[in-house]
Amino acid sequence: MPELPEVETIRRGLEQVLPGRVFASVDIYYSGSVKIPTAAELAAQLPGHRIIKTGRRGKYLQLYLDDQSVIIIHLRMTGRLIFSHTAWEPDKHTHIVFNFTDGSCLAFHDVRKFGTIYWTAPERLCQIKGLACLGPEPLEQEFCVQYMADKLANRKSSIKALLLNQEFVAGLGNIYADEALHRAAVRPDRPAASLTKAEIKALYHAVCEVLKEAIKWRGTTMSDYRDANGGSGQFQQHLRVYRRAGQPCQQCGTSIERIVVAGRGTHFCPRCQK
DNA sequence: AGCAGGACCTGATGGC
DNA sequence: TGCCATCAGGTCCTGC
Repeated sequence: MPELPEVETIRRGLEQVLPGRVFASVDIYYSGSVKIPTAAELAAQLPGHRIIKTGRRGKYLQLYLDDQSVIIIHLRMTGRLIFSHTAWEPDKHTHIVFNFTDGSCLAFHDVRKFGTIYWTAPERLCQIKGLACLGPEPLEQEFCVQYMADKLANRKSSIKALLLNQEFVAGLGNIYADEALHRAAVRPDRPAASLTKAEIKALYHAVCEVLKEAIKWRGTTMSDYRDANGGSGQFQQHLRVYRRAGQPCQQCGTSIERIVVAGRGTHFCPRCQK
């Protein structure tokens, strides 16, 4: 599932190939992927526009165009963006293909059809609720130990639920929430307000470290995720708890457990994580 | 207000 | 073998 490291890896791949390219046409195979404007309006009005640069905010990918407008793409669970120097042969899960004037294209492919595409002027980005309400980027200054301490105070929800809340911090999903909690030695079902100052500090560093390492390894491929060139990530080889239920904790040998927290499959070491 | 749970989707998996 | 039920997960929406 594309979380921050996966989306950042895709963005870096697209940054190598998209800036300067001009849209020639848009093929729509599933119009439901386009939320703003309509798919038909996108196809009618996008041709002629040039891509200036790429960006990312949380799990949202951004393509900035020459008229200041921006295309926002959220891949949700199974979405893929694949760049091709030649025409794309669509399959049953290809929903949108952006064709460029030089014959290259960008294909949006999504087995579960949850992924979403928006195209709007910057002053209207507030229409996209998830983006408008997004919390700080975890690898930027605004996200720090003091910010976490302030947000955790008096919170009755579990610490895992808070890590998954995009208004608290942008870009964490189920994999990296579990991995960060293991590295910080904190049980995922602990009430957020119960964490000590030392645990908050450990969790802050764990979140930053796990994201940086995952970006270094080009993300985690469990099944669907691919980068902009169709390549897999490698961080799945470095996961310590996610989907490792029944296997020994690499730190203490205790069997990793799986429980449900905040409605999500949650993996942790019952001995290391207090 | 703040949180839990369902809906949205489809493919993979497991039980009988 | 085949069929059905269940599960996976990010975000929006509803309801408590």
